[in-house]
Amino acid sequence: MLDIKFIRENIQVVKTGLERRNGKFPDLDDLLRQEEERREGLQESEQLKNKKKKLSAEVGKLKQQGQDASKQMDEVKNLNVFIKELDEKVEGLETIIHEKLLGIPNLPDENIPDGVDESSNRFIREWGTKPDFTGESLNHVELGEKLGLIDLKRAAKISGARFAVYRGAGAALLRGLINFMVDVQTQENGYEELYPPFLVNEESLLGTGQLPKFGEELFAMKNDPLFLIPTAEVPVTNFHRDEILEEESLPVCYAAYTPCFRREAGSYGKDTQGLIRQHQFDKVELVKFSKPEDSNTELEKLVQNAELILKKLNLHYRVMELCVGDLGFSAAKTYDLEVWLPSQNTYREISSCSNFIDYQARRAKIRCKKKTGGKPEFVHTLNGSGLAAGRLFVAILENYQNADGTVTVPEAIRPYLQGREVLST
RNA sequence: GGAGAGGUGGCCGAGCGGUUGAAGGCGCACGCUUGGAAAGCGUGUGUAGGUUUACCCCUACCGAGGGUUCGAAUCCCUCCCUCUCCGCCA
Repeated sequence: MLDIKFIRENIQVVKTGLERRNGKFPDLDDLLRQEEERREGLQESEQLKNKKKKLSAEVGKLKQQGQDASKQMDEVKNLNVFIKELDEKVEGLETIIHEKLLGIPNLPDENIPDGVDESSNRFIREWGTKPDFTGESLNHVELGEKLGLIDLKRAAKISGARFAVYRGAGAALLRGLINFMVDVQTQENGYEELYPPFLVNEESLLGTGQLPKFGEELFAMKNDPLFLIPTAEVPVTNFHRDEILEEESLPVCYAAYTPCFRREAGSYGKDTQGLIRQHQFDKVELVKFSKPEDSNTELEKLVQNAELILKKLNLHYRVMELCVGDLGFSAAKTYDLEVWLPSQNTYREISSCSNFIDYQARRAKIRCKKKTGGKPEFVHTLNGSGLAAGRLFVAILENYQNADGTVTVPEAIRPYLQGREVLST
Protein backbone atom coordinates (compact mmCIF):
# COMPACT_ATOMS: atom_id res chain seq x y z
CA MET A 1 0.00 0.00 0.00
CA LEU A 2 1.19 3.47 -0.78
CA ASP A 3 1.49 6.07 1.96
CA ILE A 4 -1.34 8.57 1.77
CA LYS A 5 1.04 11.24 2.97
CA PHE A 6 3.45 10.35 0.18
CA ILE A 7 0.65 10.57 -2.37
CA ARG A 8 -0.34 13.95 -0.96
CA GLU A 9 3.15 15.32 -1.19
CA ASN A 10 4.20 13.65 -4.43
CA ILE A 11 1.03 13.47 -6.43
CA GLN A 12 2.81 13.89 -9.75
CA VAL A 13 5.32 11.11 -9.05
CA VAL A 14 2.50 8.75 -8.12
CA LYS A 15 0.44 9.61 -11.17
CA THR A 16 3.39 9.13 -13.49
CA GLY A 17 4.23 5.81 -11.86
CA LEU A 18 0.70 4.47 -12.11
CA GLU A 19 0.31 5.61 -15.70
CA ARG A 20 3.13 3.26 -16.59
CA ARG A 21 1.07 0.32 -15.41
CA ASN A 22 -1.94 -0.74 -17.40
CA GLY A 23 -5.18 -1.10 -15.53
CA LYS A 24 -7.76 0.99 -13.79
CA PHE A 25 -7.04 2.45 -10.42
CA PRO A 26 -8.99 4.73 -8.07
CA ASP A 27 -8.99 8.39 -9.10
CA LEU A 28 -6.23 10.09 -7.17
CA ASP A 29 -7.71 13.58 -7.20
CA ASP A 30 -10.89 12.22 -5.63
CA LEU A 31 -8.81 10.36 -3.12
CA LEU A 32 -6.92 13.48 -2.10
CA ARG A 33 -10.13 15.47 -1.79
CA GLN A 34 -11.49 12.84 0.58
CA GLU A 35 -8.26 12.80 2.52
CA GLU A 36 -8.48 16.57 2.89
CA GLU A 37 -12.03 16.26 4.16
CA ARG A 38 -10.98 13.54 6.55
CA ARG A 39 -8.27 15.65 8.10
CA GLU A 40 -10.56 18.61 8.50
CA GLY A 41 -13.14 16.50 10.31
CA LEU A 42 -10.44 14.93 12.42
CA GLN A 43 -9.06 18.24 13.57
CA GLU A 44 -12.49 19.53 14.44
CA SER A 45 -13.31 16.39 16.38
CA GLU A 46 -10.03 16.48 18.26
CA GLN A 47 -10.61 20.04 19.33
CA LEU A 48 -14.00 19.14 20.73
CA LYS A 49 -12.55 16.11 22.48
CA ASN A 50 -9.97 18.30 24.13
CA LYS A 51 -12.73 20.57 25.40
CA LYS A 52 -14.69 17.58 26.63
CA LYS A 53 -11.73 16.19 28.51
CA LYS A 54 -11.19 19.42 30.37
CA LEU A 55 -14.84 19.72 31.29
CA SER A 56 -14.99 16.15 32.57
CA ALA A 57 -11.99 16.80 34.76
CA GLU A 58 -13.79 19.83 36.15
CA VAL A 59 -16.81 17.70 36.96
CA GLY A 60 -14.60 15.37 38.93
CA LYS A 61 -13.11 18.21 40.94
CA LEU A 62 -16.44 19.88 41.62
CA LYS A 63 -18.00 16.64 42.75
CA GLN A 64 -15.13 15.97 45.12
CA GLN A 65 -15.78 19.35 46.66
CA GLY A 66 -19.45 18.54 46.87
CA GLN A 67 -20.39 21.23 44.42
CA ASP A 68 -22.91 21.22 41.62
CA ALA A 69 -21.52 20.22 38.22
CA SER A 70 -24.68 19.84 36.21
CA LYS A 71 -23.78 22.75 33.94
CA GLN A 72 -20.53 21.10 32.85
CA MET A 73 -22.21 17.74 32.53
CA ASP A 74 -24.85 19.15 30.24
CA GLU A 75 -22.21 20.84 28.16
CA VAL A 76 -20.30 17.59 27.65
CA LYS A 77 -23.50 15.81 26.73
CA ASN A 78 -24.06 18.44 24.14
CA LEU A 79 -20.50 18.14 22.82
CA ASN A 80 -20.87 14.39 22.53
CA VAL A 81 -23.52 14.79 19.86
CA PHE A 82 -21.19 16.77 17.64
CA ILE A 83 -18.21 14.53 18.35
CA LYS A 84 -20.14 11.44 17.42
CA GLU A 85 -21.29 12.99 14.20
CA LEU A 86 -17.78 14.09 13.25
CA ASP A 87 -16.24 10.76 14.18
CA GLU A 88 -18.73 8.87 12.07
CA LYS A 89 -17.93 11.07 9.12
CA VAL A 90 -14.17 10.69 9.63
CA GLU A 91 -14.48 6.94 10.06
CA GLY A 92 -16.50 6.62 6.89
CA LEU A 93 -13.91 8.55 4.96
CA GLU A 94 -11.11 6.52 6.48
CA THR A 95 -12.72 3.30 5.33
CA ILE A 96 -13.18 4.62 1.80
CA ILE A 97 -9.63 5.93 1.65
CA HIS A 98 -8.17 2.70 3.00
CA GLU A 99 -10.10 0.61 0.52
CA LYS A 100 -8.94 2.79 -2.33
CA LEU A 101 -5.34 2.57 -1.15
CA LEU A 102 -5.58 -1.23 -1.08
CA GLY A 103 -6.61 -1.10 -4.73
CA ILE A 104 -3.60 0.93 -5.81
CA PRO A 105 -0.60 -1.15 -6.90
CA ASN A 106 3.00 -0.45 -6.04
CA LEU A 107 4.89 2.14 -8.03
CA PRO A 108 7.23 0.45 -10.49
CA ASP A 109 10.93 1.03 -10.06
CA GLU A 110 12.04 3.93 -12.27
CA ASN A 111 14.64 1.91 -14.10
CA ILE A 112 12.60 -1.06 -15.24
CA PRO A 113 11.56 -1.18 -18.89
CA ASP A 114 8.19 0.02 -20.16
CA GLY A 115 5.94 -2.39 -22.00
CA VAL A 116 2.61 -4.17 -21.79
CA ASP A 117 3.66 -7.82 -21.78
CA GLU A 118 6.62 -10.16 -21.50
CA SER A 119 7.88 -9.29 -24.96
CA SER A 120 9.28 -6.09 -23.44
CA ASN A 121 11.13 -7.85 -20.65
CA ARG A 122 14.84 -7.08 -20.55
CA PHE A 123 17.43 -9.80 -21.00
CA ILE A 124 20.00 -9.63 -18.20
CA ARG A 125 22.18 -12.73 -18.53
CA GLU A 126 22.14 -16.40 -19.30
CA TRP A 127 24.01 -19.40 -17.99
CA GLY A 128 24.89 -22.77 -19.49
CA THR A 129 23.97 -24.06 -22.90
CA LYS A 130 21.02 -25.77 -24.50
CA PRO A 131 21.36 -29.55 -24.56
CA ASP A 132 21.93 -30.92 -28.02
CA PHE A 133 19.45 -33.64 -28.94
CA THR A 134 20.43 -35.35 -32.15
CA GLY A 135 17.45 -37.68 -32.24
CA GLU A 136 13.89 -36.95 -31.30
CA SER A 137 13.29 -35.68 -27.82
CA LEU A 138 10.23 -36.27 -25.68
CA ASN A 139 8.29 -33.85 -23.54
CA HIS A 140 7.99 -34.30 -19.79
CA VAL A 141 4.52 -35.86 -19.95
CA GLU A 142 5.65 -38.55 -22.36
CA LEU A 143 8.79 -39.19 -20.35
CA GLY A 144 7.05 -39.09 -16.99
CA GLU A 145 4.27 -41.45 -17.99
CA LYS A 146 6.53 -43.84 -19.84
CA LEU A 147 8.86 -44.10 -16.88
CA GLY A 148 5.99 -44.37 -14.40
CA LEU A 149 6.99 -41.18 -12.59
CA ILE A 150 3.71 -39.34 -12.86
CA ASP A 151 0.04 -40.26 -13.29
CA LEU A 152 -2.15 -37.45 -14.56
CA LYS A 153 -5.18 -39.58 -15.47
CA ARG A 154 -5.68 -40.91 -11.98
CA ALA A 155 -5.02 -37.45 -10.56
CA ALA A 156 -7.90 -36.18 -12.69
CA LYS A 157 -10.09 -38.94 -11.29
CA ILE A 158 -9.17 -38.10 -7.71
CA SER A 159 -9.23 -34.32 -7.93
CA GLY A 160 -9.78 -33.03 -11.45
CA ALA A 161 -7.82 -31.22 -14.11
CA ARG A 162 -4.50 -29.57 -13.26
CA PHE A 163 -3.57 -32.07 -10.57
CA ALA A 164 -0.85 -34.68 -10.61
CA VAL A 165 0.13 -37.83 -8.79
CA TYR A 166 3.87 -38.38 -8.58
CA ARG A 167 4.70 -42.02 -8.04
CA GLY A 168 7.65 -44.26 -7.34
CA ALA A 169 10.94 -42.71 -8.39
CA GLY A 170 9.01 -39.64 -9.54
CA ALA A 171 7.70 -39.01 -6.05
CA ALA A 172 11.16 -39.61 -4.65
CA LEU A 173 12.71 -37.24 -7.18
CA LEU A 174 10.25 -34.47 -6.33
CA ARG A 175 10.86 -34.95 -2.62
CA GLY A 176 14.59 -35.07 -3.23
CA LEU A 177 14.50 -31.82 -5.17
CA ILE A 178 12.64 -30.10 -2.35
CA ASN A 179 15.11 -31.31 0.25
CA PHE A 180 18.04 -30.40 -1.96
CA MET A 181 16.78 -26.86 -2.44
CA VAL A 182 16.06 -26.29 1.24
CA ASP A 183 19.46 -27.70 2.15
CA VAL A 184 21.31 -25.45 -0.28
CA GLN A 185 19.51 -22.31 0.88
CA THR A 186 19.93 -23.03 4.59
CA GLN A 187 23.43 -24.49 4.51
CA GLU A 188 25.09 -22.43 1.81
CA ASN A 189 23.10 -19.23 1.52
CA GLY A 190 22.35 -18.61 5.17
CA TYR A 191 18.57 -18.75 5.23
CA GLU A 192 16.66 -19.96 8.26
CA GLU A 193 14.15 -22.66 7.44
CA LEU A 194 10.51 -22.03 8.25
CA TYR A 195 7.73 -24.57 7.96
CA PRO A 196 4.53 -22.52 8.12
CA PRO A 197 0.80 -23.31 8.04
CA PHE A 198 -0.72 -23.90 4.60
CA LEU A 199 -3.98 -22.24 5.61
CA VAL A 200 -3.96 -18.52 6.40
CA ASN A 201 -6.47 -15.91 7.46
CA GLU A 202 -7.69 -12.88 5.59
CA GLU A 203 -5.42 -10.40 7.35
CA SER A 204 -2.36 -12.25 6.11
CA LEU A 205 -3.59 -12.14 2.52
CA LEU A 206 -4.29 -8.43 2.85
CA GLY A 207 -0.80 -7.97 4.20
CA THR A 208 0.96 -9.39 1.18
CA GLY A 209 -1.52 -8.01 -1.36
CA GLN A 210 -3.46 -11.09 -2.61
CA LEU A 211 -6.62 -9.61 -1.09
CA PRO A 212 -8.81 -7.71 -1.67
CA LYS A 213 -8.16 -7.66 -5.42
CA PHE A 214 -7.18 -11.20 -6.27
CA GLY A 215 -9.50 -13.36 -4.20
CA GLU A 216 -10.64 -15.32 -7.24
CA GLU A 217 -7.15 -16.87 -7.44
CA LEU A 218 -7.49 -18.43 -3.99
CA PHE A 219 -9.02 -21.62 -2.71
CA ALA A 220 -11.25 -20.70 0.23
CA MET A 221 -12.50 -22.94 3.01
CA LYS A 222 -16.24 -23.42 3.16
CA ASN A 223 -16.72 -23.43 6.90
CA ASP A 224 -13.86 -21.28 8.11
CA PRO A 225 -12.48 -17.88 7.15
CA LEU A 226 -9.27 -19.47 5.90
CA PHE A 227 -7.57 -19.80 2.54
CA LEU A 228 -5.04 -22.23 1.10
CA ILE A 229 -1.80 -20.38 0.51
CA PRO A 230 -0.99 -19.52 -3.12
CA THR A 231 2.67 -19.19 -2.13
CA ALA A 232 4.76 -19.41 1.05
CA GLU A 233 5.32 -15.69 0.63
CA VAL A 234 2.03 -15.19 2.47
CA PRO A 235 2.68 -17.01 5.76
CA VAL A 236 6.39 -16.19 5.80
CA THR A 237 6.08 -12.45 5.14
CA ASN A 238 3.24 -12.27 7.66
CA PHE A 239 5.46 -14.07 10.18
CA HIS A 240 6.56 -10.58 11.24
CA ARG A 241 3.28 -8.76 10.68
CA ASP A 242 2.62 -6.04 13.29
CA GLU A 243 6.17 -6.29 14.56
CA ILE A 244 9.05 -3.89 15.03
CA LEU A 245 12.34 -5.58 14.19
CA GLU A 246 15.76 -4.57 15.45
CA GLU A 247 17.84 -2.87 12.79
CA GLU A 248 20.87 -5.04 13.62
CA SER A 249 18.91 -8.20 12.91
CA LEU A 250 18.36 -7.18 9.26
CA PRO A 251 18.39 -8.64 6.74
CA VAL A 252 16.22 -11.45 8.12
CA CYS A 253 16.21 -14.32 5.62
CA TYR A 254 13.86 -17.29 5.56
CA ALA A 255 13.53 -20.28 3.28
CA ALA A 256 10.30 -22.24 3.39
CA TYR A 257 9.05 -25.27 1.55
CA THR A 258 5.29 -25.38 1.08
CA PRO A 259 2.82 -26.66 -1.44
CA CYS A 260 1.05 -23.79 -3.23
CA PHE A 261 -2.59 -23.75 -4.25
CA ARG A 262 -3.94 -21.60 -7.06
CA ARG A 263 -7.27 -21.61 -8.80
CA GLU A 264 -5.70 -20.39 -12.06
CA ALA A 265 -9.02 -18.72 -12.77
CA GLY A 266 -7.66 -16.44 -15.45
CA SER A 267 -5.75 -19.07 -17.38
CA TYR A 268 -8.36 -21.29 -19.01
CA GLY A 269 -6.84 -23.12 -21.91
CA LYS A 270 -3.28 -22.13 -21.03
CA ASP A 271 -0.73 -24.86 -20.36
CA THR A 272 -3.43 -27.47 -19.89
CA GLN A 273 -1.01 -30.29 -20.64
CA GLY A 274 1.34 -31.64 -18.06
CA LEU A 275 2.88 -30.24 -14.93
CA ILE A 276 3.55 -26.67 -15.99
CA ARG A 277 0.42 -25.08 -14.56
CA GLN A 278 -1.18 -26.94 -11.67
CA HIS A 279 -3.69 -26.12 -8.97
CA GLN A 280 -1.23 -27.56 -6.47
CA PHE A 281 2.52 -27.38 -6.79
CA ASP A 282 5.54 -27.42 -4.53
CA LYS A 283 7.91 -24.56 -4.06
CA VAL A 284 10.76 -23.48 -1.86
CA GLU A 285 10.32 -19.78 -1.23
CA LEU A 286 12.96 -17.30 -0.13
CA VAL A 287 11.81 -14.28 1.86
CA LYS A 288 13.86 -11.36 3.09
CA PHE A 289 13.19 -8.42 5.35
CA SER A 290 15.79 -5.76 4.69
CA LYS A 291 16.79 -2.24 5.57
CA PRO A 292 15.32 0.14 3.00
CA GLU A 293 18.72 1.27 1.77
CA ASP A 294 19.87 -2.33 1.19
CA SER A 295 16.90 -3.82 -0.59
CA ASN A 296 18.19 -3.48 -4.13
CA THR A 297 21.45 -5.19 -3.23
CA GLU A 298 19.49 -7.87 -1.41
CA LEU A 299 17.39 -8.45 -4.51
CA GLU A 300 20.50 -9.12 -6.55
CA LYS A 301 21.71 -11.58 -3.92
CA LEU A 302 18.32 -13.25 -3.80
CA VAL A 303 18.38 -13.85 -7.54
CA GLN A 304 21.83 -15.35 -7.27
CA ASN A 305 20.67 -17.60 -4.41
CA ALA A 306 17.93 -18.94 -6.64
CA GLU A 307 20.28 -19.26 -9.62
CA LEU A 308 22.63 -21.42 -7.56
CA ILE A 309 20.09 -24.26 -7.65
CA LEU A 310 19.98 -24.24 -11.44
CA LYS A 311 23.75 -24.07 -11.66
CA LYS A 312 24.18 -27.01 -9.33
CA LEU A 313 21.76 -28.96 -11.48
CA ASN A 314 23.51 -27.76 -14.61
CA LEU A 315 20.34 -26.48 -16.23
CA HIS A 316 20.50 -23.80 -18.90
CA TYR A 317 18.58 -20.67 -17.94
CA ARG A 318 18.35 -16.94 -18.44
CA VAL A 319 17.57 -14.02 -16.16
CA MET A 320 14.98 -11.50 -17.31
CA GLU A 321 14.04 -8.18 -15.81
CA LEU A 322 10.28 -7.75 -16.01
CA CYS A 323 8.81 -4.76 -17.79
CA VAL A 324 6.09 -2.73 -16.11
CA GLY A 325 3.28 -4.60 -17.84
CA ASP A 326 4.48 -7.96 -16.57
CA LEU A 327 5.09 -6.72 -13.04
CA GLY A 328 3.00 -8.06 -10.16
CA PHE A 329 0.60 -5.82 -8.24
CA SER A 330 2.74 -5.41 -5.13
CA ALA A 331 6.19 -5.47 -6.71
CA ALA A 332 8.42 -2.55 -7.60
CA LYS A 333 10.96 -4.64 -9.47
CA THR A 334 11.10 -8.30 -10.48
CA TYR A 335 13.61 -10.67 -12.05
CA ASP A 336 12.39 -13.93 -13.51
CA LEU A 337 14.57 -16.99 -13.86
CA GLU A 338 13.60 -18.89 -16.97
CA VAL A 339 14.79 -22.42 -17.53
CA TRP A 340 15.20 -23.95 -20.96
CA LEU A 341 12.54 -26.50 -21.92
CA PRO A 342 13.54 -28.41 -25.09
CA SER A 343 10.06 -29.78 -25.79
CA GLN A 344 8.59 -26.31 -25.97
CA ASN A 345 11.71 -24.91 -27.56
CA THR A 346 11.47 -22.01 -25.15
CA TYR A 347 12.36 -20.68 -21.73
CA ARG A 348 9.80 -21.07 -18.94
CA GLU A 349 9.59 -19.16 -15.70
CA ILE A 350 10.88 -21.24 -12.80
CA SER A 351 11.48 -18.43 -10.31
CA SER A 352 10.28 -14.91 -9.79
CA CYS A 353 12.28 -12.67 -7.47
CA SER A 354 10.83 -9.34 -6.41
CA ASN A 355 11.54 -6.29 -4.35
CA PHE A 356 8.32 -4.97 -2.84
CA ILE A 357 10.12 -2.11 -1.10
CA ASP A 358 7.84 -0.80 1.67
CA TYR A 359 4.56 -1.70 -0.05
CA GLN A 360 3.86 -4.96 1.77
CA ALA A 361 5.54 -3.74 4.93
CA ARG A 362 3.12 -0.84 5.14
CA ARG A 363 0.13 -3.12 4.61
CA ALA A 364 1.39 -5.65 7.12
CA LYS A 365 2.92 -3.10 9.50
CA ILE A 366 6.41 -4.52 9.57
CA ARG A 367 8.86 -1.91 10.80
CA CYS A 368 12.35 -1.65 12.18
CA LYS A 369 13.72 0.43 14.97
CA LYS A 370 16.60 2.61 13.86
CA LYS A 371 19.72 2.25 15.93
CA THR A 372 20.24 6.00 15.71
CA GLY A 373 16.85 6.61 17.31
CA GLY A 374 13.91 8.34 15.75
CA LYS A 375 10.70 6.83 14.49
CA PRO A 376 10.58 3.21 13.42
CA GLU A 377 10.45 2.91 9.66
CA PHE A 378 8.97 0.32 7.37
CA VAL A 379 11.35 -2.42 6.30
CA HIS A 380 11.57 -3.57 2.70
CA THR A 381 10.30 -7.05 1.88
CA LEU A 382 11.58 -9.27 -0.89
CA ASN A 383 10.85 -12.75 -2.02
CA GLY A 384 11.62 -15.21 -4.74
CA SER A 385 11.14 -18.83 -5.60
CA GLY A 386 14.17 -20.90 -4.93
CA LEU A 387 12.68 -22.72 -6.89
CA ALA A 388 9.34 -24.10 -8.09
CA ALA A 389 9.78 -27.85 -7.66
CA GLY A 390 7.21 -28.99 -10.21
CA ARG A 391 8.72 -27.01 -13.03
CA LEU A 392 12.17 -28.05 -11.94
CA PHE A 393 11.01 -31.66 -12.19
CA VAL A 394 9.86 -30.92 -15.75
CA ALA A 395 13.16 -29.27 -16.64
CA ILE A 396 15.18 -32.20 -15.35
CA LEU A 397 13.15 -34.80 -17.21
CA GLU A 398 13.37 -32.93 -20.49
CA ASN A 399 16.98 -31.76 -20.28
CA TYR A 400 18.41 -34.96 -18.83
CA GLN A 401 16.61 -37.41 -21.13
CA ASN A 402 18.64 -39.94 -23.04
CA ALA A 403 18.14 -41.35 -26.52
CA ASP A 404 16.83 -44.62 -25.06
CA GLY A 405 14.02 -42.88 -23.21
CA THR A 406 15.67 -42.99 -19.80
CA VAL A 407 16.55 -39.96 -17.69
CA THR A 408 19.90 -39.37 -16.05
CA VAL A 409 19.69 -38.18 -12.46
CA PRO A 410 21.68 -34.94 -12.03
CA GLU A 411 24.67 -35.58 -9.83
CA ALA A 412 23.66 -33.10 -7.19
CA ILE A 413 20.41 -34.98 -6.60
CA ARG A 414 21.84 -38.49 -6.41
CA PRO A 415 22.49 -38.36 -2.66
CA TYR A 416 18.77 -37.74 -2.24
CA LEU A 417 17.91 -40.80 -4.33
CA GLN A 418 20.16 -43.37 -2.65
CA GLY A 419 22.84 -42.75 -5.26
CA ARG A 420 20.60 -43.65 -8.17
CA GLU A 421 22.04 -42.49 -11.50
CA VAL A 422 19.33 -43.26 -14.04
CA LEU A 423 15.55 -43.31 -14.07
CA SER A 424 14.35 -46.13 -16.30
CA THR A 425 11.40 -48.46 -16.60
C1' G B 1 -16.68 -29.74 21.55
C1' G B 2 -17.42 -28.96 27.40
C1' A B 3 -15.62 -26.46 32.16
C1' G B 4 -12.43 -22.91 34.32
C1' A B 5 -8.40 -18.98 34.38
C1' G B 6 -6.30 -15.07 31.87
C1' G B 7 -4.91 -11.23 27.94
C1' U B 8 -1.76 -4.00 30.54
C1' G B 9 4.51 -0.71 27.43
C1' G B 10 10.85 -4.58 24.66
C1' C B 11 9.94 -8.12 28.97
C1' C B 12 7.91 -9.01 34.12
C1' G B 13 4.15 -6.84 36.91
C1' A B 14 0.57 -3.03 39.86
C1' G B 15 -3.77 -0.61 38.89
C1' C B 16 -10.46 2.30 43.95
C1' G B 17 -14.88 4.70 37.46
C1' G B 18 -12.08 10.93 37.96
C1' U B 19 -4.88 14.98 35.78
C1' U B 20 -3.01 6.99 34.79
C1' G B 21 -0.06 6.85 28.69
C1' A B 22 -0.44 4.12 32.85
C1' A B 23 3.14 2.70 39.81
C1' G B 24 7.27 -0.66 40.61
C1' G B 25 11.02 -3.86 38.61
C1' C B 26 14.10 -5.74 34.62
C1' G B 27 16.24 -4.51 30.11
C1' C B 28 18.18 -0.65 27.01
C1' A B 29 20.56 4.41 26.02
C1' C B 30 23.24 8.53 27.83
C1' G B 31 25.77 10.96 31.90
C1' C B 32 28.33 10.98 36.79
C1' U B 33 31.65 7.88 39.50
C1' U B 34 36.42 4.56 38.31
C1' G B 35 43.17 3.44 36.33
C1' G B 36 39.46 0.20 33.85
C1' A B 37 35.15 -2.57 34.84
C1' A B 38 31.23 -4.02 38.12
C1' A B 39 28.25 -1.93 41.73
C1' G B 40 26.08 2.71 42.91
C1' C B 41 23.75 7.37 41.59
C1' G B 42 21.19 10.60 37.97
C1' U B 43 18.47 11.32 33.43
C1' G B 44 15.90 9.29 29.52
C1' U B 45 13.34 5.23 27.11
C1' G B 46 5.79 2.90 23.53
C1' U B 47 2.89 3.35 18.87
C1' A B 48 -0.17 5.90 15.43
C1' G B 49 -2.50 10.30 13.64
C1' G B 50 -2.93 15.75 13.45
C1' U B 51 -0.14 20.39 13.70
C1' U B 52 4.85 22.34 13.20
C1' U B 53 11.07 24.31 9.74
C1' A B 54 11.94 22.39 14.57
C1' C B 55 10.73 22.35 19.76
C1' C B 56 6.06 22.25 21.76
C1' C B 57 1.19 21.00 21.69
C1' C B 58 -3.36 18.14 20.67
C1' U B 59 -6.04 13.31 19.83
C1' A B 60 -6.31 8.05 20.06
C1' C B 61 -4.51 3.37 21.85
C1' C B 62 -4.16 -1.16 28.39
C1' G B 63 -6.39 -8.35 22.94
C1' A B 64 -10.54 -6.45 19.06
C1' G B 65 -15.34 -4.24 18.50
C1' G B 66 -19.73 -2.28 20.70
C1' G B 67 -22.40 -0.27 25.18
C1' U B 68 -23.27 2.35 30.12
C1' U B 69 -21.36 7.25 32.13
C1' C B 70 -20.16 14.17 32.49
C1' G B 71 -15.74 10.79 32.78
C1' A B 72 -13.73 3.66 31.43
C1' A B 73 -7.41 0.05 31.65
C1' U B 74 -11.18 -0.20 35.56
C1' C B 75 -18.56 -1.72 34.90
C1' C B 76 -21.73 -4.54 30.91
C1' C B 77 -22.16 -7.31 26.04
C1' U B 78 -20.03 -9.80 21.63
C1' C B 79 -15.81 -11.76 19.31
C1' C B 80 -10.53 -13.31 19.03
C1' C B 81 -6.29 -15.44 21.30
C1' U B 82 -3.42 -18.01 25.30
C1' C B 83 -3.19 -21.43 29.46
C1' U B 84 -5.27 -25.61 32.69
C1' C B 85 -8.63 -29.80 33.11
C1' C B 86 -12.10 -33.12 30.42
C1' G B 87 -13.54 -35.21 25.65
C1' C B 88 -11.75 -36.50 20.70
C1' C B 89 -7.65 -37.46 17.75
C1' A B 90 -2.37 -38.17 14.13
